[in-house]
Amino acid sequence: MRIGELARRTGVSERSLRYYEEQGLLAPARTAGGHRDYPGAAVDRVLRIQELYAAGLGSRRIAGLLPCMRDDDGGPSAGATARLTETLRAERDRIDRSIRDLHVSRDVLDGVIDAASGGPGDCP
Amino acid sequence: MRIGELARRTGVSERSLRYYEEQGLLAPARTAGGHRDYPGAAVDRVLRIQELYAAGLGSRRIAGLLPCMRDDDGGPSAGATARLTETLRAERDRIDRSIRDLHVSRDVLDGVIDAASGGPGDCP
DNA sequence: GTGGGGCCTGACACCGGTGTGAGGTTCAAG
DNA sequence: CTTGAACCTCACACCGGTGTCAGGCCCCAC
Repeated sequence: MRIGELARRTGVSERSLRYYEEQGLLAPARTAGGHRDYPGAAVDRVLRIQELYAAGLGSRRIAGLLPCMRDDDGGPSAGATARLTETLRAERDRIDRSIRDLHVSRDVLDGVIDAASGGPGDCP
Repeated sequence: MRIGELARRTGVSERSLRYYEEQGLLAPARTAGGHRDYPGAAVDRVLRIQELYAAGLGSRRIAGLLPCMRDDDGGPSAGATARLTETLRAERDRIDRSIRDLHVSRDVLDGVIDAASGGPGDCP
């Protein structure tokens, strides 16, 4: 399928799809005229990429990870080495840390809210 | 005090202190020669700014918020209006949403890790 | 008055995914 | 063949707090 249809079916902009290719995440065939020609599996693959982006992984990490996953369900296309799983666990830890930091931030903000909401209302 | 001393006492770089001024978060006096001259309260104020940055607020929001807080303890310098507390609660909600998103991301990553860690180890 | 450390302004880089636009080519339907 | 939509590449901008450099001025102790 063409880039426009893929964009429509995934909700991802054409610009982003071209960027994914630039980053090595997609490798569509080309027509004689140079237009990108994606296989049907690209839809799942793009959704998977979005999932990983949403998890906070960067292009480089995703590029290293994708070859190890089936496009359709994200299952392992081959067993991962210890190094890969270690990387993933590190990402997981990073997310955990972010969550803890945000909890702290929320508490700070709660304190500010409590302090601010007492008075008579002079401050914009 | 001069910017160097303030930087040392807060652990914030001189660059950042100048940036805070640019954003309207600090307004130090100037010597005849143009050097910044901070009052002692600036130390607390800068720490407070850092606290709010850590909570994910941007300069603009902090600039709107600071006039409503005492420098030393962060208590209200005047009662906040409904609009301000509403803004703060919106920030709080934003953080909450981020936390929930990160939980989802972590679950996604856990799924990937589970799926990847089964096989014989072919994938880098 | 002079040396040297501290400070000044201004400017560019970074990160990384995305928006946007220019200017040109291809494709498919009429 | 023509037309118009879809597509191509290339390039710049954004966000926002911070690092860093260049070139020059201030301030204080000697």
